[in-house]
Amino acid sequence: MAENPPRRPDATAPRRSDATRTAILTAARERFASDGYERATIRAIAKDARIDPSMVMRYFGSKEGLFDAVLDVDLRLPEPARLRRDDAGEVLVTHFLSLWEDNLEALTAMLRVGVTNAAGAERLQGIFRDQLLPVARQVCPDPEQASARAGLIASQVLGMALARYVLKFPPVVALAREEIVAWLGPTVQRYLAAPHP
Amino acid sequence: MAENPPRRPDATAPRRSDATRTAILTAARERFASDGYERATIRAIAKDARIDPSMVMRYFGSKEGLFDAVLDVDLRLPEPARLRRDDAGEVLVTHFLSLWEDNLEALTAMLRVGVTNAAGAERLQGIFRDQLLPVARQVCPDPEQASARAGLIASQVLGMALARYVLKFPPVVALAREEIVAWLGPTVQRYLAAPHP
DNA sequence: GTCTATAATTCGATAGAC
DNA sequence: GTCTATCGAATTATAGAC
Repeated sequence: MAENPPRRPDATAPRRSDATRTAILTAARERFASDGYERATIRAIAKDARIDPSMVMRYFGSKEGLFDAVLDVDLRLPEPARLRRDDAGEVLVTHFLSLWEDNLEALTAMLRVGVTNAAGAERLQGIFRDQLLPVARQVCPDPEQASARAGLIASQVLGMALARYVLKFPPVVALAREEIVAWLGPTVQRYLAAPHP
Repeated sequence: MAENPPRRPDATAPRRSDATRTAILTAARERFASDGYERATIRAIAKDARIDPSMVMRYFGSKEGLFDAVLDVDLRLPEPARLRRDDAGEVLVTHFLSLWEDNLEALTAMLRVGVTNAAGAERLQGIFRDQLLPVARQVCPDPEQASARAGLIASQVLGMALARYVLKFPPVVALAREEIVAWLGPTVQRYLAAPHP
C-alpha cells in the first residue's frame, strides 16, 4: 500500500498553496487596516481574495490566527552602528517614517486594532519597548528617566502616525516627508537628550 | 373625549425619566470608552445601567443615536483673552489636559471609535479644526502654514492622549501633569510660532 | 414606562462531499 | 485543496402585554 507520495520534509520548500495563502494575507491586511478587527469579517476578506471563507479557517485556524499572521512583520530597521547624540532625533524620525511606509497596512492595522483590542495594544507596547527604550537607555543612564523619554517619543511618533495614516487629517497628510523630519526631528531630539525640565 | 392630560410644552421642564436617561448615558460612555463601538453592546450597557435593553432603543432610537448622544459634549475651554506669543504652548497643553480629564470617557470613546469609525474621525477632525486652527491663524498669517502648524500640534496632543489614556503606556501614564506641560509645552510652542524650518 | 418574547441578520466555525 | 451546506451563538431592533 504505497499510497504516500514522496514528500520533502524541507520546511523552506515553496508550497503549492502559497499563492492562496498570500492572497488571503493581502486581503486581510487591507481589511484589518481599513475596518478594524470587528468589522473586518472573514467573509469579506475571503471575497476580496476571491476564495471561499472556509479556506481562511483552513489556513489560519481562526480569525485571531489570521490577525496574528497579519501582524507578523519584521520591524527592525538598519540600525545605525551608534546614534550620535546630536542628530539622533532626525535619524529616528526618518527611520520611523520608512518603517511605517514599508509596512503601511500591517502597521495601520496594528494601530487601528491596538486602540480597541488589548492584544493589539500589547503588541504596540512591545514594539516601542524593544525598539525605543534601548535607544533612550543608550543616551540616558537613569532607567526611570529613560523610559519616560521613550514614552514621550512614542507619543509624538504614534500621534503622527495616527493623524497622518489613520485619521488622515488633511494638513498632516499634505506634509512632505522632509517637513515631518524637520519638524519632529528636533522634538524627538529634545525628548531624548535635553535635560529634564 | 378629554383623554389627553394637560402637558407642559416647556422644553426645559425636567422630565420624570431623566434619571434613567442619565444612567444609560453614563453606562454607555464607559462601555464605548473601554470597548469601542462594536464590542460595546446595547445589552451590556443596559445591564450596567440596570435597566432593560429595550429602554435604550426607546430613549435613543438606535445604537448610533446613543453613540451620538455620548459624543455630545461641550468642549470649549475658558479661552484666554489673547494668547501671548511666548507662552501659548504651555497654555494650550494645560488646557488640553483639563479638557481631556474633564471629559475622560467621552473623549476616550471618541478617539477609540474615531480610529475605526468614519463619523468619529470626522468629529475629531472638527474639534481640531474649530479649536486649534483659529489659534494657529492668530499667530501665523499664512493660512497654509497655519493649518500645517495646527496639524503638527494635533499630532503631538492626540499622540499624548493615545499613549496615556487609550494605550496606557506605563511610562506615559506615570508622568505627572506638570511634567507633561513642561515637556510638551515647548514642543507645541515651537510648532505654533517657530520659523518654518 | 417597563418588560417579555421574538423577529431578522450576521458572524465565526465545523462537517463532509468531491 | 476547494467548495457546499449548515450549525450555534450573538447581535440590533420591533411588537405588544401589563
